[in-house]
Amino acid sequence: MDARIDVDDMGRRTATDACTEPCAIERGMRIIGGKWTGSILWHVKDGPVRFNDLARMIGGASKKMITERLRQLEDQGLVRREVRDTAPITVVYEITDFGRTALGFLDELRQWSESLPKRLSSDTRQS
Amino acid sequence: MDARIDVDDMGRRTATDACTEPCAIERGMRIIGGKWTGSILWHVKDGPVRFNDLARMIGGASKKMITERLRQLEDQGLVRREVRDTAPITVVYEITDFGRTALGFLDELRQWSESLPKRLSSDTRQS
DNA sequence: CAGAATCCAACCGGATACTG
DNA sequence: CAGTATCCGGTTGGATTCTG
Repeated sequence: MDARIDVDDMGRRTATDACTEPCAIERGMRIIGGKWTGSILWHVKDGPVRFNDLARMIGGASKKMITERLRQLEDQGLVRREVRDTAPITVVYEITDFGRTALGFLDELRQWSESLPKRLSSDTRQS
Repeated sequence: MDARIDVDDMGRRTATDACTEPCAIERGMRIIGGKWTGSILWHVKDGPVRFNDLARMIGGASKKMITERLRQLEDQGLVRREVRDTAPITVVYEITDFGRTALGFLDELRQWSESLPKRLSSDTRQS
């Protein structure tokens, strides 16, 4: 638990102590919630994918972003990078076993997202 | 499906078509993946919470952020705002039924996040 | 092919002060 | 209490160009 939570006599929940650190949800989001991060992990889950193909799959993200996020995912051990000595060289990315532990969450998110009216996704205005 | 994916004779997956729109995972993240958004939704899931209590629970987020994110969640129908005519007035926030549909993957995220070595969460450098 | 480097405008978000 | 308003430095991330 992050904070001590009480319920007052009106049935409201009150905090008598604050989270000193971001809670688990927030910490998780910082890892997997970055722009494009989830998508990238998702698209390397079924086998090795080459850099440019990945970039095309993600479509909308610049190569700069793809690279940045991939490095992060690599540093965190969620994705593995492999250079193949062809000509010209090819580089493939693949999810690690550790990365797979995040797929449950991502798949639930995907399902949830697909069940949504498209309106919510792109544009939030309603007035 | 967002793109047509093929598998070449080397076993690599290639994209012959690009996502024109962000894929479902990305769209979902845009809704629930914003800074503090997940945390906020999570903390209003068990009943009405007053604004300042919420701010204390989230600890680390400024009131400005809390307000902004709450408005977004409201606009999207994930959270309901209720003004109570006390003196001084109190305002409580509570998750909606629609908001509850997001709790499944948020809980998975939480579990995943809690299973992580703390090192990953805060700091990613390793050299 | 798979990036790295550079530039830079736009946005984000914390701090602070103020309000009904 | 529950915000709003303003300031403003830092980060983000797209566009573009270059490289081995």
